[in-house]
Amino acid sequence: MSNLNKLIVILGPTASGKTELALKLAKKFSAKGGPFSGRNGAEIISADSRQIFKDMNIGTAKPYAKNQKLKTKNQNYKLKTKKPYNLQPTTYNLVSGIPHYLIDILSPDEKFSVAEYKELAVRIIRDVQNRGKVPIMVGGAGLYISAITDNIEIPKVKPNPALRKKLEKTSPVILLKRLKKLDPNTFKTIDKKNIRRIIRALEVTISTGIPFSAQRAKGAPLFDCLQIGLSMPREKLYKKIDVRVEKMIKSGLIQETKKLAKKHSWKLPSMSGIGYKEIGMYLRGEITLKRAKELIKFATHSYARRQMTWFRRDERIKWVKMNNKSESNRIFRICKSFLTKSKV
RNA sequence: GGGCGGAUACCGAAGCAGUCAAACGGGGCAGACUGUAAAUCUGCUGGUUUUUAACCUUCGAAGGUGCAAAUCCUUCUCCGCCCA
Repeated sequence: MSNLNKLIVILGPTASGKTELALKLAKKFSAKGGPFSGRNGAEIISADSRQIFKDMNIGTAKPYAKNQKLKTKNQNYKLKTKKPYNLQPTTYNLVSGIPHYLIDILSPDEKFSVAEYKELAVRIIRDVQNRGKVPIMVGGAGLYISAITDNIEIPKVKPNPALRKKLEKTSPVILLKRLKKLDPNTFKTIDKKNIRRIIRALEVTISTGIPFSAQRAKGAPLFDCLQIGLSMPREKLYKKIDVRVEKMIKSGLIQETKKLAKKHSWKLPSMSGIGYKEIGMYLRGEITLKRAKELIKFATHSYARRQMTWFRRDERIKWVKMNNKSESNRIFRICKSFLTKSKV
């Protein structure tokens, strides 16, 4: 029992059906005469590093491809950060009317990070809770979810592009030597071949004077979380992924990518996402469309595997096998009993 | 019917007598992950065991040469191209 406010988290590998399930749950919570006295409805907070971006709809499998802003008046977040985030909830489903947050808040040429995600998500979750509604976090970005469920305290050192550029030009051997001297603890555990990580560790250590290893901490829990993981036999998941890729192409991924490419550089992190990257190669004439589709499928399989590796180590996750459509009822019951446990 | 070329592990592909259980790539499997995370990075991928090592079974099939063959010879099967 916890005296913290409750948060439901729906997670799982890509294409496991998170979006659809979350919407179903939210609708049930929002149904009139619902089982929750004092609560009235649920709202969805996305934990997806790519759906964050506007104009990337088909490739990121956003809830629905047709944007439709939900008209609400009570959302008025004023962030201390300088970036003009649009935190208005979005709904892609006219019928459901369930607000979705942290989708479409940035233009693809803007940078984003876990630290920012955490700040925004916590703020929104608290707001949803304060209004007496059930927050449902949905997504597959393990680090983003962990930032909330584990209250990861990310070193407050902003990316320093100039320093990074300089370090990128330095030989890895020298980088490692420097790290060994400045932060022997990180040196011991860090992946010696992952230059990107080494550079970040150095960036934090150099700019604060405090070793990176001394700055990675987990704070006290922020919420009482119920994490539900959607699982599926590997083969079946891969088939679903493959079918979805074909669907994306048919519903206009190529056109969407073309439009993005006109406005944005391929070097942007947002443009490195699965689907866009491969269609980019096709548009530049480097590979055939057939090959591009194949590459997207393989990359997505691999991504799903990485997600599973991440999630597997978290023993708090309650795994539900997504074998048939009645699962949503079962999950709803699990959520219900979690929510009706009163606070201590 | 005749002449070439090819058949290598899940797939593609190197190797063309010894240092070959066989490079490399893809796939697959496993793992890491604290401000780029759909990113970035690592390991394994014929079998068994006492797993930084040993043994067994593999390079279309069957025979052969040789101390030794995926590598050379013979026949056969299949595939591709060319001539009839």
